[in-house]
Amino acid sequence: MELAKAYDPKSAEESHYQRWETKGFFTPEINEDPDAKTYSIVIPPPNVTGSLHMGHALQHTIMDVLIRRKRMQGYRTLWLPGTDHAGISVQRKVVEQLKKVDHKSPIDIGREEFVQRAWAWKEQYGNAITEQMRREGASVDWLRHRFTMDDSLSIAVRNVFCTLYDEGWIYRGLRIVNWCPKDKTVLSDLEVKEETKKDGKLTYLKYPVIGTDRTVTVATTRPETMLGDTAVAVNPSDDRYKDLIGRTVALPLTGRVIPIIADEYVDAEFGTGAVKITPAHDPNDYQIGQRHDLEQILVMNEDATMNAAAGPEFEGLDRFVAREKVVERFTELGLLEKIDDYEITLPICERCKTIVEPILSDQWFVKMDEMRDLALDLARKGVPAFSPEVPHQKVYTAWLENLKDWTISRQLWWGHQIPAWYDEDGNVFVGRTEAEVREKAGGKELRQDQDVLDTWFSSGLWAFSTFGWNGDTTDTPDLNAFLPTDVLVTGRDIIFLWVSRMMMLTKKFTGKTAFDDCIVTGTVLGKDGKPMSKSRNNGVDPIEMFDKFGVDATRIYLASIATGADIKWNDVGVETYRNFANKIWNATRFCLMNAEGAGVDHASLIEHGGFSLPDKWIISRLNQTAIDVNAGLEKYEFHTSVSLLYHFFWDDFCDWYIELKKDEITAGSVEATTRIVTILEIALRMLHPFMPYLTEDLWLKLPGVSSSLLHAAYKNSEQTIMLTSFPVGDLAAVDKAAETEMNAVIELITKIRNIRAEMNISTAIKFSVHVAANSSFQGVFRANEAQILKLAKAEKLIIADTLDVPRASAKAVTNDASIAVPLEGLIDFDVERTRLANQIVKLTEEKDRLTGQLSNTNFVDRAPAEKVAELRERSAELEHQIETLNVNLEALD
RNA sequence: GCCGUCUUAGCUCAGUGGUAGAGCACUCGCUUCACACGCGAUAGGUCGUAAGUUCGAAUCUUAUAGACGGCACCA
Repeated sequence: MELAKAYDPKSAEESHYQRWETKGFFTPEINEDPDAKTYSIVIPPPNVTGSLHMGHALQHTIMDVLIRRKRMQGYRTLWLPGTDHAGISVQRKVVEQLKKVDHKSPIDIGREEFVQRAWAWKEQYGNAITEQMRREGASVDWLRHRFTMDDSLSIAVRNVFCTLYDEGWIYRGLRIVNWCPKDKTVLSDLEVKEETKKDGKLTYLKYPVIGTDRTVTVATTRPETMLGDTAVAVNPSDDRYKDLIGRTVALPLTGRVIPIIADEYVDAEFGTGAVKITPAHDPNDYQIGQRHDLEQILVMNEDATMNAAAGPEFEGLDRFVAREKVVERFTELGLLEKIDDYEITLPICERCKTIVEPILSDQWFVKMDEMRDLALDLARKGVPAFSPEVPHQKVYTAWLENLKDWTISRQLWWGHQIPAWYDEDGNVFVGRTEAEVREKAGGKELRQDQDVLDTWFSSGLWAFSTFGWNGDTTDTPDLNAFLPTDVLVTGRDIIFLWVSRMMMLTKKFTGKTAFDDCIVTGTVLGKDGKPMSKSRNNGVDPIEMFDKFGVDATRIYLASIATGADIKWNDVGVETYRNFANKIWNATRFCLMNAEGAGVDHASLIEHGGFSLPDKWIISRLNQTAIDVNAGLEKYEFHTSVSLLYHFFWDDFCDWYIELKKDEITAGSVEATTRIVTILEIALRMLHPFMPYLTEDLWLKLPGVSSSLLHAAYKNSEQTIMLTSFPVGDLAAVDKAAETEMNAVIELITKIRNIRAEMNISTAIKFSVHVAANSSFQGVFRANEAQILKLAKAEKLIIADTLDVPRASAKAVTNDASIAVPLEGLIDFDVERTRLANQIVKLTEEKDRLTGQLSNTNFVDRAPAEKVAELRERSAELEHQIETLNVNLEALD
């Protein structure tokens, strides 16, 4: 069989995925072993509004590597895919579409039609990301695809809500919440980010104190909120204001009279020491208001314009316009003391960047006391175990310890409508269905709560709702088989939003842990070192990378990033692995060009006494690599495994083994070719989780692949590398002696090549090489004479106890041998002197360091004896080499 | 304000107590019968700075500078 000269990723990508999927290779049911252990991962469901970005590609790669390896190890594996309904994001898309296409607003068409349109939008656009996942090669079980608003998952949401309500863990209440005036919904604390504004202002307003000629000055960054002030607070021990406590002020612009109160919250050192209190627009003021029984005056509408309570002069004005107007009016009244420049941090909406307004609002909350303890008890037992452990284990635990209640209602139409109904008197009835609630309400007229639940409420159930738990049904085969899931792979940004809530809710409703381990991936940054974003225009599209370098190259590059580390994107990294793919393609191509009569045969790797040194060495390297690759993956250190595979394939297999065996193979040795394709077959399996397309493509082309190569759990399946067993590596097959001997050969060849390069001798000129070594290495070199001559491009190898060469020779030393190449007429003595002198300098530096260390009695006394012996041996070796080089140098004169 | 992470070759990154590594770029040489997405050979770093612990520190401790992140506060 003759392969194309270069690997074409696209043709491999196009031919294999569909076959894998239609043959059912991704489903756990493919496993025929009734006693197989299970291994499961649920995907962090991407938003239906999303398209694939590098973060997904990274996480999906990690998950696929884990799943593919476990599948090859005979586990009954499930990687469950799905999507998230993404409340606000979809709502916004549909609103935009409605405006653009129909010039209508949601109110125009009403809730029912709006929701219908949202579903239509989801059907039309919501599958973009799943198609992209197929391209990625993700071995997810599409038959178990879930959407957070599927029927069963929605029933789960209602049941969880009702149970938590019945148990008093969910409550409705009037609180200061984060309000986004653009999205017109409340946000949880986690959805509010902050933005530092350097040109902020601190405005000092004077309020006249009634019954005196004094004023009290308060400072504020939001002057418009003074329209809702219901008190001025000072610290009770502040001498400046002691006599004012209990008096009242005439609140300008409102005609209202408000008290001056004393509260420990006020810091006398800050600002003027007097604070305006607006209980309806500030969380701290709200607290003070509660303590002093103050009126709460809401002065804004839901779009952050001022409402009637702000007074006719301000009603209808945007908050920022009102702010200017308040300042203007205070100036006119002579009550503006000053405006200072002040750096402030503003709360902004995570999605739309609008400045969030803290306002008093009636919302639904989850009480976090018991919920937190569920997660905290696990966290203290190290569940989930984060990778990397630092800093996540600590940060996660600390966050749980300081948890506040979770605002779960959202003023949206797209999502899970809250299963609560109100009668005309405002009494609340919570129930799983309207019928159930009607019964409770005794036939009163009811209206369902118009709000929906935070998207994270339903994603919090993802670890078990996806396996069929919905509250009505609480026992399913999948639930028993796959929960707890083995590992969750996700980004830092949703550890609190999602990871913590899955831990809590899964424990609460199933009694099980959601997952044992949690791999936290780093951030893939743009080429400018900043997070990728549309506004920065520094994004890199994974699909473009797939087209340019191939899916496999992109995957293994992503897997080569240290777990949890951020990385600046660079195409060169992917290109490196594109080249790697091509290298493997061509190595296979070479084997297949000479495969007449040969085929994969695992018996060919069992030593019967006929192995040459390169054979013993490559088998040793193969097994050691397998052991180390597995160890790396067990520790979730994907990058070390990638590096091991890269160097095994490129250095050991291609640069040395193929070159050493080339003569035998091209001469048509069936034995040699059988052995090399067998080694290749095993190595491809190790690589398969990282580079599924390339390895499948090549594996299927290898001669002699048969069902006997499939893992026992899949023995009735069709041929595919993805159902063979993942190599474990055999410590008994690791041959230290062979590695030492092979290293001596490699070093010898390298030194001879070095002489040729540095003496600038054309490869057309074949020279003789004299080698002096001890008898054991003499044997090694003799046994591999043909290979040494070929790779060093020499024509004769003279091996002896000592070197006996003319003065016009270039010389070198290795750990195990002295080398001389007679170069009569070709040698430049100055160059040779420099060469030798440089080598002497280098070795002497090392020797001096060791001598220093070994003459330090503290070191000799305290360091492990083994270490000291090692250094002594090395020192003697160096001394010998330096001596030889010096003799060689002197001989030149 | 509190907590944390990072700083290693020109670039992008590995490396957690025992002689500094990779890929790319650079230099030199190869149309060598798998691969120029290649082959061979070099060169390149006092591991941000300073002090400390240790026989020994890129690695542990402390301080400090810079970059970044999280949390809190924000009258």
